[in-house]
Amino acid sequence: MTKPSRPPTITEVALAAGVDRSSVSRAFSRPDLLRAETVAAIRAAADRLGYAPNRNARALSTGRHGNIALIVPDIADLAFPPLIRAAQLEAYRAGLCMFIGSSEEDPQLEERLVAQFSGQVDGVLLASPRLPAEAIKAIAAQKPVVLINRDITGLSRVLVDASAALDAAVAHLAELGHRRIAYVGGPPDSWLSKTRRTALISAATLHGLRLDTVTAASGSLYDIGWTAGRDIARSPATAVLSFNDIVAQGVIAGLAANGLAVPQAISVVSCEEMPAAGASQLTTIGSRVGDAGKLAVSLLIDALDAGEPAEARHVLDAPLLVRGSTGPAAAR
Amino acid sequence: MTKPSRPPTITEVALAAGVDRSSVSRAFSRPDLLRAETVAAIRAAADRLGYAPNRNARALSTGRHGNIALIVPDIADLAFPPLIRAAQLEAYRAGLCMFIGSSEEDPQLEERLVAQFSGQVDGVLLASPRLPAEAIKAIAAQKPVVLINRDITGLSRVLVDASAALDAAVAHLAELGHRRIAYVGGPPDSWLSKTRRTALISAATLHGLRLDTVTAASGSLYDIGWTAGRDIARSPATAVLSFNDIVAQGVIAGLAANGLAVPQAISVVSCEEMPAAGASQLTTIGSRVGDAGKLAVSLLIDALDAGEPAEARHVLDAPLLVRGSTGPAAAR
DNA sequence: CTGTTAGCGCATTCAC
DNA sequence: GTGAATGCGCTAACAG
Repeated sequence: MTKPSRPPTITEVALAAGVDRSSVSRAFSRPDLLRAETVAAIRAAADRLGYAPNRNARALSTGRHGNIALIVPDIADLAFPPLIRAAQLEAYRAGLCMFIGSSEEDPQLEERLVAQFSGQVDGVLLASPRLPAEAIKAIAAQKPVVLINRDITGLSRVLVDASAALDAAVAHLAELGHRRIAYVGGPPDSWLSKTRRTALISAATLHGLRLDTVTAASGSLYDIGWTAGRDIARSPATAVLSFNDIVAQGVIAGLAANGLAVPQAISVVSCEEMPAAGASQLTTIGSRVGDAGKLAVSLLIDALDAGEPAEARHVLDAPLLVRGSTGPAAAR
Repeated sequence: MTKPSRPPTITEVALAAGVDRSSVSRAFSRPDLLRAETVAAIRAAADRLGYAPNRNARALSTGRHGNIALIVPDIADLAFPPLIRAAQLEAYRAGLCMFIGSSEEDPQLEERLVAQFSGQVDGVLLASPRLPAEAIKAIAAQKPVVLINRDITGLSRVLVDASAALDAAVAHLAELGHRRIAYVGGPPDSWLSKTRRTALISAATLHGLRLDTVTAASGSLYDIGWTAGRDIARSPATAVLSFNDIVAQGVIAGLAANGLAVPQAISVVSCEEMPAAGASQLTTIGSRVGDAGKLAVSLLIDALDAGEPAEARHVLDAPLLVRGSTGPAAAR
């Protein structure tokens, strides 16, 4: 068993290759400044010794760390893992390492995480941040920040807009003959849920449908859905729009328990949060979280290259994905 | 708008407090070496200037980074976010920052991620690593490693053992009068799925039940479940054990589509992967991923403090959680 | 093109 | 107890 020997430094490589330390440095950071043969020789020596540049020392000298941070409100929320995954891949492509922080929906923790990371990252990605705008601007004044699903003027942000898709969903239901639909929201105080409801109301008005909002019981998302499903089964609604996939599963179960099959007796439209898991039978509104994550990272990288954080408001339109959970309105 | 002014350094604090730079350093790293008043004065000056020690410079000097890395095979897999969350919280408590890597199930990427991180972390957490044992041992020779759900002799590892719970599940079904049960596995080549099947076979034998393995169709986990559910509905089985929650949802839907309600007509036991999402009605085998993540971090921290990676094999027994999806065997 | 010099911010010997 | 000096590993002018 070899001892945990400290990794080789630039000095040892220089010695082995018979050049100066600075040449070794250049061979890795600016090889274009060296003769190709020199670079090759140095690289060979480095490989032989198992040398890799010490990112820390490099950061100390350049001020650039090659790291970024991504902070989400709750990593266990279904929406974020796909976002993180996509962001990760994009960061990896650029050779960046990514810190992840989960703020537990707590603004204070969020701020602490930023502080904890900030000494070792070049930029920060904030997904659905809970921090007040002022605090976020203060952070952005220190180093490049890209916001995801938070709209603050003056900052770089990427937003997923579901309003068009919600409108399309309502139109789709209207075409199928539905006249009365129900909306099952998520957690009572969810900004996202309220936003969707507002968009739905105008869409429903536009298409001449009646919209009932089913106020959520407490409990898990699944339970909220189940209870709502039961109530809806006893109502005149012939279609349901639900906050997310978990809620939708609950709704469907609640409907089934009361004798209503989807889509024969009643239609269900969900808001997708599990792209990979494959609640693949549901007509749903795509969330594009992956696209959002990827775009956010590339914007951050651009900002790092440019030196200046570029204000920009990128809007991603969510798509309506018509699948198997919607059908013609049934008589009730 | 203030310019993105570079954060204050130890030197400026020293100047402001009228002491030497080394005293400022000590005030933050070894305050016990200073007079209390001196520390207070320095701290005050530091606060006033908004000073915080530069973790990078500190790392360069001490060799300790205050960072750890956690690598998972696929962050979008339902099992990992709760694990990450728990690990995160534990790391945060110790003031550690956490890098996250998602290897996309690719051993090569996994190795690259480790290499990419290794210069700036004190230790590494590998969850269900896909790397060969030799490669992992090589990593562990460089710096402390803790394995999650991978059993390699000589290393520190935490394993969740579901065999007792699977046995309890079979016993539970036997008590309810079930005599013939079906197992719906996950992806065909899943090690986890095979392991569970093996454990189930012996449990079924022990309790005198007959076990049918439903070979999975291709497609998403949900679809696998749905197809299996349909097939099971036409079989004599009165209970189903499914690979995970997504599969279980599919199974239930597939059963329902063929006229079988859960738990009245048929019972379903799942293997939990969504602790938070609340497939809360399902009788399930808890995964304890959160506990595993938390424990793994604390083991890693111990190893860092001790200086030496401690070999240890920690086994967490998964619990059987009896909820609403199992009931007395119905006549078929 | 390549060697020389200095310094990034901090911890840590030594003296005092 | 506190100040002075040295080095962590690397990059970045500046020469040559």
